[in-house]
Amino acid sequence: MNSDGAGDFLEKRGVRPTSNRILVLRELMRATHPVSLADLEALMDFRMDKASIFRVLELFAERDVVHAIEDGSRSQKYELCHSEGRHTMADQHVHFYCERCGRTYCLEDVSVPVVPVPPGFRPRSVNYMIKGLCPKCAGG
Amino acid sequence: MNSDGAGDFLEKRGVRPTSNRILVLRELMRATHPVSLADLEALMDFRMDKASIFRVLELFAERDVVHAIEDGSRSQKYELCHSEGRHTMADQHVHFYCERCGRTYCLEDVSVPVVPVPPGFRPRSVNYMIKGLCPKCAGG
DNA sequence: GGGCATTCCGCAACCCGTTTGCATTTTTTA
DNA sequence: TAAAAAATGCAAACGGGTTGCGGAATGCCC
Repeated sequence: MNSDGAGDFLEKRGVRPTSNRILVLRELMRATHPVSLADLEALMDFRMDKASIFRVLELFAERDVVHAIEDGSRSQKYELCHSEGRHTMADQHVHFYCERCGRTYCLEDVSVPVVPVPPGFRPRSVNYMIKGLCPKCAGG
Repeated sequence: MNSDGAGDFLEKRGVRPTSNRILVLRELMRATHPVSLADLEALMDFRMDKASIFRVLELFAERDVVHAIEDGSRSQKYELCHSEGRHTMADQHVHFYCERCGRTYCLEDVSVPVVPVPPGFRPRSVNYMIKGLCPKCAGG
C-alpha cells in the first residue's frame, strides 16, 4: 500500500496529488543527491515525458516542495525541501559540486553564513556552491 | 592613442593581444556589472561573431583574465579578474542577482565567508550568490 | 620582402537542456 | 452525466553554448 504519505505530503503543500506528481516525489524522496530533470527521466521505470516532469518540478518549486539549486553544471538540480512551509534564507545549506564526477552533494550540516548586503538590496534566497573534488574523486 | 594598457594587460597574463581580444577586454573594463556573452555581442559597436567572443572569453577564463560567475540566470556572466596571477578561493566576493531586472551586481566589499567542509572534500572555488531585488527594482 | 607555418576569425551548423503550443485524456464540478 | 477545468504526452521551438572548417591575418625565418 502506498502508505509513504506522498499524497498527504503534497496536499499539505497545496499540490493536488496526481500519479506523475506522486512518482516524481517518490524519486525525489529516494534520491541521495540533488537530481536533474534528466536524472528523473532516467530513474522513472517507465517513460514519463520530460515536459511532464518539467511541469511537475515547476509546480513543486513554486509550492516549496523542492528547491532548485544551480551547481554550475548545465542542468538545474532539484532536491526535496525539508522545512515545512515557506523556506527562508536561513534554512539554506551549502552544496558541493564535484568537477570530476559531476555530482552535487548537499552538505546538510553546513548552513550558509549570512553576509551583510549594501543598503537597498532585498535578498530573497541564497545559493552557496563550492566546487572541487568530492572524496571519491579526490581519491582518499 | 590606445594607451589604456589593454595590450600590456593581456601580455602580462600570457595572452597574445589581438584586435578581438583587445576590444572584448575594453568592454569588460568598462562594464559596471558582470556581463554575458550576449551582452558583449550587443555592446560591441560592430558585429563580432559570438563564436569569436566565446573563444576570447574561454581563453580569458583559462588565463585568469576574467572569472565566470553563475548567477542562476540561464547565461554565464563574466567579470574582470582584479587579482594578479592565479585567483584563490579567498579573493572571491559575493554576487547579487536581481530577479526583476536580471542584472548581476558584484558586491566587491562583501567577501565570501569560508565554511568548513566534511573531510575528504577538496574545494577549489566557491560561488556565493544572493538573489532578490536590487535597490532600483525594490523601489527605494 | 617573400614564402611558409601558425594562429585567429567568421560562418554555419550542431548540441543539449529547457520551455511552449496544442490536442487528448483524466479529473473535478455543477 | 454533461460541461468545465486540470493534467498529460508529443512534437516542435528556443536559447545559450560549442564545434568544424575554410579563409584571413599574423609571426617567423631566410
